[in-house]
Amino acid sequence: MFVNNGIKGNMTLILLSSLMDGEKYGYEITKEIARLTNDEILLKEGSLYPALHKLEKEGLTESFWQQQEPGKPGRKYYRITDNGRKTVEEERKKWSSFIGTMGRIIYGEQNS
Amino acid sequence: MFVNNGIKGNMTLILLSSLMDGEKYGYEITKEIARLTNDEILLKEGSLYPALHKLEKEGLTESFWQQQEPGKPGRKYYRITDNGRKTVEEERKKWSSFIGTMGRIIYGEQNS
DNA sequence: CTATATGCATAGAATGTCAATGTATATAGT
DNA sequence: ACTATATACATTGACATTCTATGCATATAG
Repeated sequence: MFVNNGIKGNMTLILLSSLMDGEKYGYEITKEIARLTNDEILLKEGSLYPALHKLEKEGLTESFWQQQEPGKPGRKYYRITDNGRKTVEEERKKWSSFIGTMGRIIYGEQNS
Repeated sequence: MFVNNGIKGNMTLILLSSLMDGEKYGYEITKEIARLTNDEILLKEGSLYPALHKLEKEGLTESFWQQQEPGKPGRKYYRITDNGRKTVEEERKKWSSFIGTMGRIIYGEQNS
C-alpha cells in the first residue's frame, strides 16, 4: 500500500488542530492522526519534529518535558498558545476557502 | 493584497483540469485560473512553465506551436492526453478523499 | 520614456517533506 | 539467543515544489 499522498503544506493546521483538544507529545500526535485518518496520514518523524519545532519558534505552541517511570523515555508535551488558536481559526477559514477555489477549478464555473 | 495562499502540491490537478475543456497556451491558463478564482490563484511563470514541461515529460499533455500574425509572439498550446484524463480522474478522487481526511482532523471525529 | 500587456523561458533560492539513521529501553515472538 | 516491534526523542541529507528575479521580443497606452 502507498502511504501519505502528501500533507501538501497543511502540516501546521494538522498539528495545531490535533493540539486543540489538549496537550500531547509528538509520538502521541502521530498515533492520533493515524487513527483519525484510518492510517491515511502517517506522520514521519522527519516531518513531525521539524514542524513541531517550527511551531514553537513561531510562538504557536509551547512545550515542557514530562518524566516517565525510570527506564521509559521522557515525553515532550506540546500545548497550543493563544496565538496558535488564532492561527487555527485563520487557517481553517483559508482551508474552507481553498476547497471552494479548487472546486471551481476542478469542476468548473457552477461551483460556489 | 496577498497572492497565492499556496498551490500546495495541486499544480498538476489545476493545470490538467484547466485543459479538460480544450487546448490552451500557458499564458491563457494563468488568465483563466485567475478569472475562475477571482485572482486568488495567480500562477507565476516560474511555477507554471516548469510544471507544464513536467506534465509533458510524463505524457499527460502534448504541445504544439502556433504562429500568430507577424510581430506577435507565438503561442505554445497544450492538449491533455488520454493518460492525462485518467490522471485527472484519479487526482479528483484523491482530492475529495483528502478533503474528508482534513475535515476529520480539523473538526474532529463526527466528520464523514 | 515608462509602464503594462502579451508570450515564452530559465536560474537560483527558499521551503517543505521524506527516507535513513541514531540513541535508549522493553516486550513478544521464534 | 536473536529479531522484530513498540515507545520516544531527534538530526542529516536528498529531493521536489514553488517563488523571485531575470531575460528575450513586440506593441500599446499614458
